[in-house]
Amino acid sequence: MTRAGRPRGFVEAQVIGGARDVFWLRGYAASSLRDLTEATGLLPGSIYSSFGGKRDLFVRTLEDYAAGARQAADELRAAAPALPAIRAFLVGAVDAARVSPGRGCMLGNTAVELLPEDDTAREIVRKAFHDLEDGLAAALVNAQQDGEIRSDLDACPHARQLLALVQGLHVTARAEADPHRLVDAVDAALDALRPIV
Amino acid sequence: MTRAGRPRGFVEAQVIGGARDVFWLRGYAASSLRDLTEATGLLPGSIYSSFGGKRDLFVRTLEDYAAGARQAADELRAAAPALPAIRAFLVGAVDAARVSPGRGCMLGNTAVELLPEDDTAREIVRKAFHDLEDGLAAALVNAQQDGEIRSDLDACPHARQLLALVQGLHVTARAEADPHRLVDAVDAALDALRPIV
DNA sequence: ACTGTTCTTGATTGGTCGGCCAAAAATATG
DNA sequence: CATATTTTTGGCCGACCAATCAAGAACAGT
Repeated sequence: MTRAGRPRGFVEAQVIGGARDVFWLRGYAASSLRDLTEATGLLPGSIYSSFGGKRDLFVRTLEDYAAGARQAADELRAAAPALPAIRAFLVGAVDAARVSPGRGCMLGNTAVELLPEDDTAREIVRKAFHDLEDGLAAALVNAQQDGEIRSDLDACPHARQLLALVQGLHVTARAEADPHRLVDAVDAALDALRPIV
Repeated sequence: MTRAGRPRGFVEAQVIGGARDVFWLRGYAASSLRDLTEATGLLPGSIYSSFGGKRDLFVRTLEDYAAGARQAADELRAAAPALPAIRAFLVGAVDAARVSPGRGCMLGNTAVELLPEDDTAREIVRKAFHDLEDGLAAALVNAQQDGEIRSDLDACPHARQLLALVQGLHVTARAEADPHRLVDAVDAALDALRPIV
């Protein structure tokens, strides 16, 4: 086996990361090849020959982001105590809007921008949402076992509620200047789950 | 004062409505002037001379949509009994995703697509979100007075929670095939507010 | 019928887009 | 060094975009 040829001048993970930040901030359609070349250091020809074009590069970055979401779900599942971890996950959406305005969650952004017509992206987002929902459900069960929340509640639908809540926080945070109001909303949602004293 | 001149060949409300449906479905950037001419019956020149261009037409449609949201908020405020009206408002997001896939809420869509850089749109969305939040808070107070939900909860942060929840439902519904799972999430959120028997 | 005004028409314009390609550059191997 | 292989380079292409504008059309008033 000959192993000849010019070596690649880039680290793939860095290119994916740079492109992901562009798509994350601007969305798919509004990200031009020029934006991508500036963010990755690659020229259009290299993007085309190495990844197959803008669309394929986007799918790669979305998969990269979804892998991060799965990791967050695993951390939720393993966290102890569970309730503070759930709260940190929700408040994280509010903090992200403050630290990095205009980005939100790339899964939700993709769902809003191009999910009716794009089956590939839909499947990635659907699976990532399910991973997060499962992680939240496991954390809720752990919290129930530790007496942090009411044990008479069904964990699965509440996990779906919290997933929708965190996606909604990413959306409303874009128009809400005061982060405290959103943290209050998080605490309201979690207080309603606590046992009555 | 002379009132001469060729009469307009369109009804403004119909044009706004047609353009709103295009922007609602595709978003701002992905809506081409061609889409708009087909949906409104106007040609590019008329759009330009009558509304000032794509951007101004979008702002008009967004204001139209925001007016509908304010009306929904008023109906929430006046509804009796209040809790079923709140539930219907939330379930409406799930039903909308089933009946009209890929549209979601135009306020949330706009927030996700272009709010960092667009102050005009941000203000419209921010105000509409506040209207909805106020309507939800009033409905929650009414529900508390009627004993439908716990009276020890603070209505305002819970209204913000429900606003984020409904926006999140619009997002997650785009990737979730089964509406029942989302209705269960709505009921989970509302059950947690009910008084303990 | 004539004039002034307003609206509509549809082609044009300048610009940007994603995709593509041929040549140059950079390596490993013989 | 010579060759084969792979990557990079940077400009080019047709397509589409929003915006514009000059000419035509449809009215009210005189």
